[in-house]
Amino acid sequence: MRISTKGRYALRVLVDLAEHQADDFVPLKVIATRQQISEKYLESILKVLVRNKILTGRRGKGGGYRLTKPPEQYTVGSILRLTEGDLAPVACLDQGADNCPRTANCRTLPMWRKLDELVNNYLDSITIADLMESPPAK
Amino acid sequence: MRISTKGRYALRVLVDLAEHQADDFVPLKVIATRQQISEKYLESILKVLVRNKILTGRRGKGGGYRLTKPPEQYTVGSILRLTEGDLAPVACLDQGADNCPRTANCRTLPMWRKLDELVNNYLDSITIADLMESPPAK
DNA sequence: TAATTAACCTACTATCCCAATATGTTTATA
DNA sequence: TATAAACATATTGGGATAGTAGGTTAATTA
Repeated sequence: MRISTKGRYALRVLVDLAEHQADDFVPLKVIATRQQISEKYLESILKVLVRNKILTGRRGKGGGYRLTKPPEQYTVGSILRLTEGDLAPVACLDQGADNCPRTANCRTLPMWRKLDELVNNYLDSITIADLMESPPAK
Repeated sequence: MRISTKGRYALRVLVDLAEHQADDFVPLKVIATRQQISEKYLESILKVLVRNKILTGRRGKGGGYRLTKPPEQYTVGSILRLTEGDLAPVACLDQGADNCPRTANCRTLPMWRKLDELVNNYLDSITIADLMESPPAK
């Protein structure tokens, strides 16, 4: 991490869908307009979410997207790890990172690990339902 | 943030200099060799640290770099904010970010703010002296 | 069954940032 | 005065981000 538009948009879409669960399937066009996000770009993001069973897509007239689970069952962390690939604060901690020869006596690595843990724990403690309840800042 | 080599290298150099305080001025070449970092690239990083009075540079034969303060007076956070420019987890929180019109009722902004606070507080709680004492991971 | 709607799929592009390199200039010491 | 070393400026290659563009498949509904 740093969280890019991909992750930020994904979260906003999930909150949007959660707030419109009554509408059954919501078309991409509607979400994009409501959230002011480019349709085509959003499409590429939702594709990932569908592939990972976060959303279901229904084709054809009357189709659109829908959550597969209730909002409180999605953690922010799990969504971001999907769209961002990795939340590690340094390259050294990326999955499949070639562990450098200095790992054994690196003075800073323990700190990065703790930071990584801190961030992930925080983001895993928040659900989409929490974001819905989040009071608008004044 | 995500922390790039710039910030990671800067921290490693400061720890290195802290561990060799007795040597007075340490030439770039020596640090670069010891830390296995490209000389020229490291130079550009140290320039920032000198400009911000983190280090003093002395020119000419017998010159090099030296800490301006004892190691326990540098927080990791302050160093990273210098070299990385900003530690904000999302662009929305960057300094001088054009605050988007949805700020007022953005469902996710409060979360990003808390995350930002969490990260900065953690990194500000660690000093270069702490990193020196950090036991090598086995 | 034909028109329409909307998801799905593949490929391409402009821009920015990271990480580094290259070349030179100034300053101090021995 | 030769040498060592910081300081300065410009350029480059690569990869990721943030999108565009155009076409294909599937489900409604008139």
